[in-house]
Amino acid sequence: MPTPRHERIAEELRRAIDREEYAVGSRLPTEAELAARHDASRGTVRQALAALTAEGLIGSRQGARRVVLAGRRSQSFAELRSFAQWAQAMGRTATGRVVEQEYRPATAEDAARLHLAPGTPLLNVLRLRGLDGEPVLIERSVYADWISPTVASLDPECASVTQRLYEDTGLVFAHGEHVIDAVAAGARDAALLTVRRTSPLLRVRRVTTTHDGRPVEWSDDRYRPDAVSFTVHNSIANNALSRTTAG
Amino acid sequence: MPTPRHERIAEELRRAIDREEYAVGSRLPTEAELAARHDASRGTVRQALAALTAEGLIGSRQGARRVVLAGRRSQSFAELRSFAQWAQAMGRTATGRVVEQEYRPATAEDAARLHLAPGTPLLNVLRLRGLDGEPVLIERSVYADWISPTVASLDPECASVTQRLYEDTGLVFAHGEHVIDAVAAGARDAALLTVRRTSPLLRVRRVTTTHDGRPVEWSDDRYRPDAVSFTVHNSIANNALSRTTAG
DNA sequence: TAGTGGTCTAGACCACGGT
DNA sequence: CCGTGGTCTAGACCACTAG
Repeated sequence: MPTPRHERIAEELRRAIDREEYAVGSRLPTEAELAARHDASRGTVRQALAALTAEGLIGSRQGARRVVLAGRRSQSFAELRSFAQWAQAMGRTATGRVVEQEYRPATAEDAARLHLAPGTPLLNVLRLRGLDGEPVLIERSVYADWISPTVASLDPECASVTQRLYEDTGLVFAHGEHVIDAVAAGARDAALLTVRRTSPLLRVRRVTTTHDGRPVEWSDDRYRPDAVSFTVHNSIANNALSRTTAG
Repeated sequence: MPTPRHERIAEELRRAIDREEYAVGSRLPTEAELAARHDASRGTVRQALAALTAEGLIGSRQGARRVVLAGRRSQSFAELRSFAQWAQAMGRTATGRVVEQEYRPATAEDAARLHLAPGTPLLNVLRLRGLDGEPVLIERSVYADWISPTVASLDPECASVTQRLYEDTGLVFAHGEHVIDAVAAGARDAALLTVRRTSPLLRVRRVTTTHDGRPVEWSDDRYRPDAVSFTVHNSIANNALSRTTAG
């Protein structure tokens, strides 16, 4: 069987919302009606609706019809994880190159984030990435020791490391944790991103793990805030975002 | 009936994960075992596990046992929406005051975000908020016309506007959309937050709506990035975060 | 191959919202 | 009050993982 029933129902609803067949602020059909229309049980329909709720597209309350909250489609995880795929989905062209690549002993921070012993030699990669030729992102990535050799052997011009690693080794980047804040551009950041020194940059420090939670890599990504921002939807019943105090 | 069964099961699991009864990287009991242990059906257990998955605490794949991904509890939506409640949950004291408050005609941006006609008089409020006396956040909020008078009548020292509005009018802040980027501190930002001018600030522009998607307020919030950051968990099957190009 | 999660059904009752 | 979503059950079959 190709796609599960609930996924096809969800996709059908997303498209209907996209083409404003259900406008923002309007009410969706009832679960019973959707079930009848798709010849599925109510449970299956609810699974589809739960997905749209998690994406922030619709909202619900007991007793009242579901309501359309937003019209824009959100991105797939694959697009979020891979700069190249994301750019393509936005209709832009991803450019980029490896600026620097070398093995360094794991710092205390590396060790903590990747669950490794300090001093373990790890591959550090500095990449500059751009959209349509305009530099927008500096990525400073550190790879776990068990994957470092594979990454080191990749073509420096490789557009999507994520995809290459999956094709070559079956490795899946399954989960991510992103910590978002802001920093001033240092001298090197400024030169690479063609902004003034001390310009504000949007920083995302992220750790990517396999299905079982084993860390694969972590990265300090700095975006030009005039080119890229992040969006989070949430609801009373659904919050993926949290706010943290420093230290 | 006080709390639903699935919610109690989820809360029990969260606590067990918190006290490391199930350590990060370890496997959870099977659905069948959890069902037997809580005398519930498998469907109910799956509902509880879906909540933890959405929170980024656990991960799952067909065929394999569920795995613990993170140990920290995430925040409740109430804590995310209200600065005061959030501070309290973190064990800090929220301070704050209204710096400026006046009616202004809706700008084009106000009109677009709140779905109102340009020129409508709207309450604009500038608040400075702090943790333990240290200023960390500047909030520039604009309230929809139908709620502006109520907000204007509140005590300027009111700790939680969200909570007051609920108590006084039954208004629920049910959904939010947050767009996150970075900006340089202007002269006024710098003075209020006691940082240097051009310091990087973490900016969150958010729109809050009622259950049916009607916008209540929107706000430009600027955080000192050394004091506050944002965290997002996501997975292949679950992404609340999206990346957007400016313009 | 056995264990486990993913999908799906066909019902039931309850709690809440709007008319 | 009726319509609707929220909760819950008991079972079935399939797809995938792991030993």
